[in-house]
Amino acid sequence: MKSVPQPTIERLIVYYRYLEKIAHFDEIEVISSHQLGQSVGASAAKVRKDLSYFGEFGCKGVGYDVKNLKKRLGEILGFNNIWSMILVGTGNLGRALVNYQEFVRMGLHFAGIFDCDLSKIGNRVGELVVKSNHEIKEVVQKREIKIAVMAVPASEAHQVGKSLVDAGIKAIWNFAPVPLKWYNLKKYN
Amino acid sequence: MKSVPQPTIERLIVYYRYLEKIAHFDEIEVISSHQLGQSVGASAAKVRKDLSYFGEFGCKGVGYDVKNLKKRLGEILGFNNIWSMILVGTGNLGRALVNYQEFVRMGLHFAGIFDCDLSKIGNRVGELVVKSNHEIKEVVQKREIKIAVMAVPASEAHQVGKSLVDAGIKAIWNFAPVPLKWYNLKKYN
DNA sequence: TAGATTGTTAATCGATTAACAATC
DNA sequence: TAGATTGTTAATCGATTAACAATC
Repeated sequence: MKSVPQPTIERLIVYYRYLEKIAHFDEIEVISSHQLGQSVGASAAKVRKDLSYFGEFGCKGVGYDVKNLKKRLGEILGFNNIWSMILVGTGNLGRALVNYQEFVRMGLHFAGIFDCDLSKIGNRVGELVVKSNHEIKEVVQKREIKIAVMAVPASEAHQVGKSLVDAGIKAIWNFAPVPLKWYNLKKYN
Repeated sequence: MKSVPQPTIERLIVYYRYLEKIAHFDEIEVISSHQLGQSVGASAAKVRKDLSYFGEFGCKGVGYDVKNLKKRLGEILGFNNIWSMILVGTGNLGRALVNYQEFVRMGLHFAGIFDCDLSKIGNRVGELVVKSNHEIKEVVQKREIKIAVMAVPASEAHQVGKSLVDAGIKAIWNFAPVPLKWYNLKKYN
């Protein structure tokens, strides 16, 4: 039982989204690793390798059945279930995330929201009331929550992240700003 | 002139933020690679290796001068200048980012905001008016903008990203939700 | 000086890519 | 069958880690 590389997991999500997007078009029933890779910016070999960690989903000489692959990836990623998450940080960004449609599409919803700022505790955001960060562990364990969304200042991200893992959180979605790719930055001399 | 690994760049930002946080405390004048790494979740070797791509900033047997290292990292990352960025995507998330204090702290501000949704074009967000995605290239080139923030639906991220690079953007900050780390996901069999 | 810590090299680890047998 | 494409292996590439000489 070898663990799956983190980049693979992230790409699986990207593949899933693309398949979701094209599954509506009935004329596209089958997609090759080359086409899928091309569409999301990965090589065909990478697509096949990524999928191979979880089983065999394709048909040699043919490709992958779009609807089936979408379903299987959804199962692997847990997007077919409804998952509860918590939100930590209820600033501008955090409050926007409570209403973020991307999460809804993935079957994710917020079961609790937290802040360390006393002036925010007790406020309402949508249907939820902001609780103190100190209550995170209790809520996570009682409700068996596995996923957390972080929207705290970057300087607090590491510390909050550690406490989330300590509370039993298995996946953290981080919205502290980190650049996707800083192109062309070369070694100075 | 070898290029610097992407993970190194991302950690440099994390180091910078930590140094910024502790630079206010006058009693902390010097920090070792071990202490800095410990504080942000990296090994001492990683810290030293990361810094070594850009020069020699420390003092053997002593460590790194906090204020100096912060200044040097700020120069490398360009945080000492004011940078103009554009925002693509003016949904809940995008609008929240316009007022996001994290950007201000890094010397970043928005010089233009864009959306592909006709019903949003012409709307005001703060002091800015939403323009069409079709105008991105023109604005980027005229104002020599290097940085873009993406807050579009995940399904559009790849496509928008490509057009940004095509327009001349050098760094993209992506706010489409991708998990930082999906812990403990093991190979299925 | 003795202890501490850097900067750098070489070894290790892990992810990506290329190539190809299997097979639809 | 011939062409296409998978799943997998082995080779390559790149990042991390360990170790240590240099030196404050």
